[in-house]
Amino acid sequence: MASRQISTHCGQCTLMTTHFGALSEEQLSIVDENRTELIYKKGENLCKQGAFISNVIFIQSGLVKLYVENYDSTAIIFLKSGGSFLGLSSLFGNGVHHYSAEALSETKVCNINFDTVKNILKENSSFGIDVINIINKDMILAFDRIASFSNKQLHGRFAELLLHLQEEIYESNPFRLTLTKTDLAKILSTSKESVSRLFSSLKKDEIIKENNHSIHIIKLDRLKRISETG
Amino acid sequence: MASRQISTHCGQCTLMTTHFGALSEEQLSIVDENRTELIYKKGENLCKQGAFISNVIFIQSGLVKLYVENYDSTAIIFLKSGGSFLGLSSLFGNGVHHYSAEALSETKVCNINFDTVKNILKENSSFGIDVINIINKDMILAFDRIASFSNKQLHGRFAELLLHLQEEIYESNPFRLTLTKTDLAKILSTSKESVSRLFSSLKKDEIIKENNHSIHIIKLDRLKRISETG
DNA sequence: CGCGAGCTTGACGTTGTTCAACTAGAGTGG
DNA sequence: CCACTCTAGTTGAACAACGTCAAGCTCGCG
Repeated sequence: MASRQISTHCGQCTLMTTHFGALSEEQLSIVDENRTELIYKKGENLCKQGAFISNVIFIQSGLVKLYVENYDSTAIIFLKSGGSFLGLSSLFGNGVHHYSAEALSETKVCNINFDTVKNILKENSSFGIDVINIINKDMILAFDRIASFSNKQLHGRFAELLLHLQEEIYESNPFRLTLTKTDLAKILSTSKESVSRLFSSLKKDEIIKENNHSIHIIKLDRLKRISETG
Repeated sequence: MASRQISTHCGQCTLMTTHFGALSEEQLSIVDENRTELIYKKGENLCKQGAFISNVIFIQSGLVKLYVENYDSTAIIFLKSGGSFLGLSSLFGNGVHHYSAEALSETKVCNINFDTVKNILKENSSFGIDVINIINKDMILAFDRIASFSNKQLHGRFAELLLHLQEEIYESNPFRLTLTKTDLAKILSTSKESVSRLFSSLKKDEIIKENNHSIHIIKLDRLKRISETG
């Protein structure tokens, strides 16, 4: 399992103060006393759908897939990288996680005690607004995903995913792909064979280049057009 | 456009007190003074994606489709009936609606002034928790939709939709379908022809009966199995 | 060296879309 | 009252998109 270690105080953590600007010095200290830092290795589970929640998970760095399971199939809902939270959307329901999360690369997180977060929410209404903001951003992402499934076919969704990886996840071009193509297949909910063919097709048209696991988007405008027109 | 009328006080409205239990008498009065009641006819727009938000919309009765538009295509995200809110998920972003909503049947709503809701949120942290709860329920629905698109094919999604209509929307069996089959097609993001064939297939197997616009689910267990196995 | 995981490619089958023709009912205007 | 039109729905046939199966490939690792 993940190994434990503690570093700086929450007050010094810019990720923390950016998202939770409403917290007072005192509340930041309370959070600081009720958290642990963990490092998950690739493949390890951060949380499990159906399990009781004991922590709000704040991802400091790394990459995580968030997925729901039913029966024998799974669907990847989001990828989450540094600066994201897990568990906020299960804050006040039946107290169980509504999704599972697994590290796709080495991932450093900060686990904040669930009751601590709840208590501060009851005291500090501005903090509630922060939380509403964070949840709403996820909601908009979810809406986009539904729209994407509805309106676009595979080529469009694949182009969209490549752009998302380049812009939001890896934030560089070329970027080194840490996900397997089977992972990409699950995000697009298609087969690994189709992903393979999609890559081949884009390489043939010289829209992207790929060597080793590094992907270079050459014709960004064409990829964007494919993404938009579906 | 919709005609205006005002009825009872918010404090007497059980729908209101159920969802916003955290509001004080005084705050209920403030809400009451800053709202209007409206009736939308079938086909009228309750809100429009990209427009500035001026109201949180509370649906008292009726049926609404909530959809996102991009380029020339639209995707229905949810159906919403009495007791639902529109606009909460756009509370603190860029101040514009992230979706459009259109009445599918005559719909009575209560428009609550946006700034009023925001102000109460800043004062009353328990109200923030109420709002988080409502948003999170939508989030879970959105996750289910994504999972459904990922894991199920058309027969499964259609069965799921019929069950949803029977259980959550119309709450009776048989039920009178107020949506057109073209509407159903857009929810499932398929063609009207496919919906027609899906109906024919279920009628042939005597899983449902249909006359006029009334639909009777006869073999509920078989429909559920189709829904689950996809 | 051999093994297995991840990947690629071709052949084929299934699912669902598109196009076209047709039917039924509702509204409209002469 | 009938003819006309418009929308919703149905059905068949051809077609495209995508999944599944099978075979072979590459690369890292013991």
